[in-house]
Amino acid sequence: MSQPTKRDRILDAAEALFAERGYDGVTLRQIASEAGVDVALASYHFGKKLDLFNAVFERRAEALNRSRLEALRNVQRESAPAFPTVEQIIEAFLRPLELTQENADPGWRHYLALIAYVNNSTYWGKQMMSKLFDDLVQEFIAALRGALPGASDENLYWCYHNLSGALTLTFAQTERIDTLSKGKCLSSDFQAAYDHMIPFVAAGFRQVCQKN
Amino acid sequence: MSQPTKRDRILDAAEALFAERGYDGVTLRQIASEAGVDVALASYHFGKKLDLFNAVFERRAEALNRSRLEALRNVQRESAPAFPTVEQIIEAFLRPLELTQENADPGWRHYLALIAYVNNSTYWGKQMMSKLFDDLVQEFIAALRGALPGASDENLYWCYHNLSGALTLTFAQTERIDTLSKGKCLSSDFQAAYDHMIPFVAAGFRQVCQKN
DNA sequence: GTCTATACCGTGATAGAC
DNA sequence: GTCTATCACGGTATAGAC
Repeated sequence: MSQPTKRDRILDAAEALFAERGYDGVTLRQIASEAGVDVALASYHFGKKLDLFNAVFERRAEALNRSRLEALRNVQRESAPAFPTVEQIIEAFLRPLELTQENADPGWRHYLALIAYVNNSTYWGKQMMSKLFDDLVQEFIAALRGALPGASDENLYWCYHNLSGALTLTFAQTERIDTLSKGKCLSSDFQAAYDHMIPFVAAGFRQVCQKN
Repeated sequence: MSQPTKRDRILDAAEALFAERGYDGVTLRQIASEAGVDVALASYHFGKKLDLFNAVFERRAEALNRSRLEALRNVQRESAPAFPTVEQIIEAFLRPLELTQENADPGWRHYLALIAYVNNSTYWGKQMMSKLFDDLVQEFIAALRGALPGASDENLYWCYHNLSGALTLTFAQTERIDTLSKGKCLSSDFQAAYDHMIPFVAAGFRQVCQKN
């Protein structure tokens, strides 16, 4: 278990800072300072500021997609030859994210907050999210199509949109729910968030997609 | 129907630009240029950049809260002495936002995108959203408590959290769903978004809050 | 009171020297 | 890999025109 390289420290610092303040709210000097390296080293390793931003965003995407796809394949295998239920599919979409909580590495938390920033950004949202996550999302939509026979694409995609919004607001950990609920709910409690989100979203999908 | 004042043009330009690029992604010079005024005029009217940001965010909040509260009072009056249903309450929360679509003023659209930016921001989210919208949200939660007897606060607030996330992602109009659905859904189509969101969210509330 | 022109000075990203 | 220089751009203050 060796020290992370300077290159990794730059990525970690950039991840945390971009997640909190957004792309434009952070300077390369802040990132370098946080990482304990010289300003120019970021340029040396990653080129332009935008390239560093993309590198941060892409770093954990593959691992995230892999664990989610694996979770989906698992429930599909378990339920075969029948299709998995809506709950099982949503569960497979969300539960792998809990690893980010138990894991000692706080970088995952920052990464999820960064996804929240990007997903809800008029400017970044479309291109960055689609490029990294649409293939995986289509896998889950396909699975949901199996669990909800006769559902129209339009209904499925709007339902996924609702799921995506609820999920990424959770990622952002704004602590607004802490205030609103007078401490009864904590935005740091992903476990509670998912426990409530899974039945909520599953019921929503059923209601909208099983109108027949 | 006279021309808007320069002061209003600054607010309009700031609203549009902040919504698209966030607080740090916009310069006062861009705002002034977009508004067709001198840079210093923004400082003259609003003081610091942060004060302008707050002025933009607060400008339409009261009108928005008022129309939503009015819609809530209407369904409460219509259903009295019984409580309005979950659907009616969610409807009252969402439908007033459609005005922003029919309305010729594109500023409302930008304003909603700005709410999306703020609500999902780790940095801005808590304070700015709570200050302007928590009182209204508590009114709606109280109404939902009537429609869902026995629901715990914890369940109600997490359900509202899911609603809030789905709604603000819609506000952001990122066009991601356009790509994902291959054009079958359009993020500019608020009407379709709400048509799918209302039954989705209402079913979610019932599922989570009526477990008994 | 409303508005413009301009100046100030810190800070930013980036390139090039070492 | 690191240090330094460059040069444009940022927010903001001020002076004065209308």
